[in-house]
Amino acid sequence: MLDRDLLRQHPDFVRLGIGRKHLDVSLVDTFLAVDGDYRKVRSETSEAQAEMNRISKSIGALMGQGKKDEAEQAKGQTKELKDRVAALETRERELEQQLRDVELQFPNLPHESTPNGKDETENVVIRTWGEPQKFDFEPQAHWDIAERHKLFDLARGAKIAGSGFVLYTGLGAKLQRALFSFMVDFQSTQNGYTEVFPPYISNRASLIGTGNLPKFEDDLYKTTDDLFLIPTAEVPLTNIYRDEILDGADLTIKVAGYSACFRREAGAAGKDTRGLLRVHQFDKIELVKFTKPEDSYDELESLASDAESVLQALGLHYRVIELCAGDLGAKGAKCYDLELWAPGVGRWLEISSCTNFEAYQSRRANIRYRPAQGEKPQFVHILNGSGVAVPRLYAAILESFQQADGSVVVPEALRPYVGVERIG
RNA sequence: GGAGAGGUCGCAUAGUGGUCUAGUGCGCCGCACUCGAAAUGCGGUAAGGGGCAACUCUUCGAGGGUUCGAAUCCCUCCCUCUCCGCCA
Repeated sequence: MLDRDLLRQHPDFVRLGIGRKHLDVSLVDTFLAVDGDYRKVRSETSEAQAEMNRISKSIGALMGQGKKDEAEQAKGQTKELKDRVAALETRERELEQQLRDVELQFPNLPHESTPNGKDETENVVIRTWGEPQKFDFEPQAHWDIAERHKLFDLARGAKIAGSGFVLYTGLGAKLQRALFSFMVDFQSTQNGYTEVFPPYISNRASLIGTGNLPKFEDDLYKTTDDLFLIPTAEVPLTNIYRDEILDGADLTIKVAGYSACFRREAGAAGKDTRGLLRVHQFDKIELVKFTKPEDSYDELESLASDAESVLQALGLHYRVIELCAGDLGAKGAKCYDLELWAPGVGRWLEISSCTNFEAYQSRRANIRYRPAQGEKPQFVHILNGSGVAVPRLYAAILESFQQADGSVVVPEALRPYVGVERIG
């Protein structure tokens, strides 16, 4: 959602921004048309209501004075006005709903520092950390390593739930649990986030707040109660403060939470189907920040380095990509992707997106702060990033630390959690 | 799942059809008194929308209804609490 005043006063600026994302700019004209109608009807309604209130009040006064006849007479004269008010209110409600529908469809505008570009081929590599591992043998893909050591079982996962659901077993299950425990500990103790453990289910209001609804319902698992399994802890974490006014003195607020994530991956059939690269249920640590507008871009930089610090602690080779406007997606203003090198599959794997949404989500979720006592509430800026997603990290660890003898050395930071130095 | 009680402006409460433009207390802010503080007194203290403005509208958990008029009456839903049942 964008600022209404911005749309009214600077529609060309908005068109320019949406154009940079290569999205449909005609929304702006739709908005302006509906908004014009809405405001016209709104003031007509308001006037009619005021008139109605005056008459009602005077009837009340007459009744109080015992002038029953005059009161009855006044009642008789209200019918036409009452119908008019009802008609106007109905029309206003329709337009309000239309306006809301249009507003919810708006993408966010890219920040001025976000580079131009059409798609992922025009993203920019910002920095690279570490070196690709050297092997004096042919490194195996994680699914082969996992099979040898019975770390997870895709066939049985599919039998239990369906394809894309993973059954982790033995030391493989333990490694899975170790990874998210380690990362939650790391983010809360090293990087100063408040640990939270959220519900895995969210309602419509929460999903609208983050921007998953109304557009992306097909990507979500839905329960019979009109509740949804969360696609990411971003949803519950962001909605912690929905419809609240925060104290400016408390910002920046940083929360980190682990959750299972559920994605139907509608339309992704056939892509990355092997191993752990794309699954319907996975684990992820999510980092969310609520900031003052003036702080959000500094906080984006530190958010990215918070996500990176986990990878550094594990000794993995990764790079940071800045997304161009065309690849940014609808919600973001600026975004860094973290990609992990997986030597077995020979590819960079996206394991985190660190995004500044500015006030896009806070407008949808109505999350504000009061800069100082007596001042008007303003929308906070909201940022989030994975810190990080488990399955691709799991895959990269198996592939990066595999040995000639087929074993896998457990990174030192993980050993207290896994309990062994080596798998196999 | 069953029965009951509730949801009011930060908190606590009052309000069962008409100056409720929602009262009072606490908290908070300002002023006065004070060397200063406490106490006390006076004033202020929700959000959103429309309008250049004066002003006005909406919101008493949410939505609908009855009425000239709804915090108040009716219906549906959500949430909280108590008891019972079931249950990791």
